[in-house]
Amino acid sequence: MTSELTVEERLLDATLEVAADHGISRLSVGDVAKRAGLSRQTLYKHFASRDDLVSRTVLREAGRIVEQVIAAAVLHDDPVASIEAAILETLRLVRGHPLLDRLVATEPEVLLPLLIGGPWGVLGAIRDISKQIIEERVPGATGPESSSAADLLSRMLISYTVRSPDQPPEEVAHFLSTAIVAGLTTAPTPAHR
Amino acid sequence: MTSELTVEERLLDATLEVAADHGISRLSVGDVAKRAGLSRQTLYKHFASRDDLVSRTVLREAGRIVEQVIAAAVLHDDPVASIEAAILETLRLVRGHPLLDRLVATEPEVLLPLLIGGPWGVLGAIRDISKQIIEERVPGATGPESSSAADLLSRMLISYTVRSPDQPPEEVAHFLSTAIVAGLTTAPTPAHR
DNA sequence: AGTTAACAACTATCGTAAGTTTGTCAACTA
DNA sequence: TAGTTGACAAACTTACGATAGTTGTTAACT
Repeated sequence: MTSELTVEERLLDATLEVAADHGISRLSVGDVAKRAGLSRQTLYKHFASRDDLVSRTVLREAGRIVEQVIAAAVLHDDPVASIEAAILETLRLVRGHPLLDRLVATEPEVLLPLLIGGPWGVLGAIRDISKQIIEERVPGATGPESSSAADLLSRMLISYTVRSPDQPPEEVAHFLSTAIVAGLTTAPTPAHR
Repeated sequence: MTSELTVEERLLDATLEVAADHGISRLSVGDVAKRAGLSRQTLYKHFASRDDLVSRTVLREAGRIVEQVIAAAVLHDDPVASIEAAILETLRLVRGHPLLDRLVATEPEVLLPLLIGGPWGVLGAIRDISKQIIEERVPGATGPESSSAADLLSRMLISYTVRSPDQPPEEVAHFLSTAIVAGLTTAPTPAHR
């Protein structure tokens, strides 16, 4: 009877553990395979390269967080309450995250590209999902405005990830969600120029 | 007749030039003194250490930007227009900034601590000034709420500095200023728990 | 679908020597 | 007083060759 996890999941789990222990720049493919109880060559059947392994691990981790954030958001009907819950959940999940903490503290030069790097980076992914949540939850939020709102929300979440808020999370989450919703319902898109 | 600049100003100017050319980690105190046309020992009469020299250069540069941003903000009476102008001016000044561009591209591990490092970092400084601007310009903005708004504004400005917006600056500035002002006038501070 | 073995190319680490840079002296000059 | 040069130990960086480890690939095997 095989384990209940797929091989890829086991490898991604192992990558996460090794990265949290030794950092990303010191992570070796051999270490990851060993920790997963698989051979190096099996790993290369599933991942194109070391970089592929690392970025898919980071994206899966971001995806896991996003799933839980969405789960927290859909508990509420009121737009402000919903977005507020999403922000609070993000702050909760990110505080004390082993990989994230290590990267912020010791490998910012690795973290920054992963976060802000083009459309494949975490910022791009979170922005897309933020836009979805916003358009679902806030009545009347349309294209360009919900894009601006999603950009605002995703940048703030990344910012809190890199430097946690000084004020209590509840205050932060409440103000930000209020501002986003109020911005959406107020902003008379100016046909600027 | 001596130059019109003080010795400290000349040294800070020289530091900025050397940093833009060679980066901060490769910056030597000797190079800076040479470029300023002064001796290394004179430099040590004015700055306690290499770190002191660098962080005071960065803070002066941030201060210069802030000055121009405030000048742009005070041209408007309307709160939204005022904050919008401040954001636009920041985006304009930051685009193509020689030192900033170099740090984002090649020395993020040096830049991050300078930006987010405690109260003496750029984020802390910008937040204080944002709070001032907001309390001056937005009628009825009080303590905790204007703190939240200032935190939001300063984090977004830093975020745009590290990764410039994908949408047109006008759109970004308008939405953000609207959201901040709307958040301030809407948010019924909830006596949370 | 997984395994081990072997391989060239590349990258990292180590030790050590040589060279810079830092931060602090003291003595000197306009 | 505000600047200069020269000297100095401690710390840090660079260069370099030897060594070891890692990557990505291919091949034969269960």
